[in-house]
Amino acid sequence: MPGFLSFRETPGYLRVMTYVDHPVDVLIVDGQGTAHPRGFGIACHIGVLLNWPTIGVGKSRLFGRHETPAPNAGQWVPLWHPRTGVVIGAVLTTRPRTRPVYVSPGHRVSLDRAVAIVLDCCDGYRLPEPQRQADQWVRQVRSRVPGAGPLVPDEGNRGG
DNA sequence: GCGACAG
DNA sequence: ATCTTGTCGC
Repeated sequence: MPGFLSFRETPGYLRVMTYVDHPVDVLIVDGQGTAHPRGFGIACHIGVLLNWPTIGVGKSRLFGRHETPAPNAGQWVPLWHPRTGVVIGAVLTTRPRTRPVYVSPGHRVSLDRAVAIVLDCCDGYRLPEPQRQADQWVRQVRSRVPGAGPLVPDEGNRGG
């Protein structure tokens, strides 16, 4: 259900975090933060539950209106709430001539700092390195596990 | 009623 | 999210 992604994927994130045994400054979450119909996407959800700084980086748009950002790395335009006009995130070009990513505060991080951090984490690719490697790793593992797919509570993990 | 819809 | 052929630009 659009807008309720966090209820499906947050359990997985929390479980993975129990295995992390090194310092974490801030978490980059694959999805929206405040750029959400109710102002509370999965990045906010996880940040509050862990009481830890989080940034939401969506690979596509869920909510909000915006102009097209210049196709140069580092350029961004505000993502506005369609009715109130409040800025809820940033549409950021992280790699030249590549579609932008949707950055928004998750928890305890301002939008400006979120954009700066995401840019600092980008190393020539569209996604910030932590997210890029996680995406790549998961994709590869899934391709080697029969029947693996996204986590769906109702149907169990099915080996995924 | 129609279009939109994170992963 | 996943899959697949073809194409574009660096």
